[in-house]
Amino acid sequence: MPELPEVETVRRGLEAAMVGARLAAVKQRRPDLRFPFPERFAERLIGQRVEALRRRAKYLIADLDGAEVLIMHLGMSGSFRIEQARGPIPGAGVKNSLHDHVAFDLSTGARIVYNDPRRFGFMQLIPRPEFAGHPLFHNIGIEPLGDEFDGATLARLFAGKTTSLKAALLDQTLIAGLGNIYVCEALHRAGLSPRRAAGSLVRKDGTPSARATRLARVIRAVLNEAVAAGGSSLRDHRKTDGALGYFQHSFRVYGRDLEPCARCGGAVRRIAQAGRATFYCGGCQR
DNA sequence: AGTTGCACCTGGCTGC
DNA sequence: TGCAGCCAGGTGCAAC
Repeated sequence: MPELPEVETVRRGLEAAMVGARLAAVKQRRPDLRFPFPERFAERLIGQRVEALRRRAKYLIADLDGAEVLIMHLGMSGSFRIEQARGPIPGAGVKNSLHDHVAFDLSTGARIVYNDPRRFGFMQLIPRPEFAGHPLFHNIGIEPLGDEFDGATLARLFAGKTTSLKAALLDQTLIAGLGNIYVCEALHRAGLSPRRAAGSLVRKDGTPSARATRLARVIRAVLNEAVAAGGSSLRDHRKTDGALGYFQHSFRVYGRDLEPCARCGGAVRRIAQAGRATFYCGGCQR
């Protein structure tokens, strides 16, 4: 489900509820999600105060006042909802909560519930000093909404690459946080074919072409617009208050195969790249 | 080294 | 109505 805008939307919702609060009760209702939970997961969390909630790539990172950080990844179908705690956290097998896997009761009386039908998400506890060098993070690429992301950076990252633009933009070790939707949308806005070689955006002397500069600009724009819209809700993504994001209404190519391109009137096509669907307009994306 | 394919899961949709 | 088949926003690893 969640690419950068969806994770950022969730982060903002959780931040408002969690930062400054203590974890009064934690329930973990199964031994694993994508990976096993850390040893003594609940025990290590109870009593901790949440000092900050950050996002890096598609990861949520809760800074705790102890020595650890809580890492949370939503996988494909994870979501958080915030409700008022009424009574103890239900155990497993309770009706209507089959995929509620973790719940945190806060000192404020709020309850944060993690739901994830496909269980591709995971949670991890990492000592705070080691967190940046942890295998999950040490190889993660640049933040596309960060100050240093521009055409020159894109050129540096893509120089010499013969792989497709689509694959290069999805590569989390280069740029962190883009997924299938926003790559398709950004390439359409930039008028660039997803099949073009990534290195073709770089001049011989290593400086960015006008295309690289434009692509960096539209990536930033599409992500900012999506964050402002609360992300894209196709099926699973919800804001923490249960509301839907609405950026899906702004898609220009994603999921629109056989429809006319709004820019040039050409037909939007769907192809497969590296086993994943790519949507683009063959008329105006070159 | 760089790519591709597959695996991990469940649920929703399509078509027979 | 049922069921098989296919597809899905992510990522890590094995295999070419």
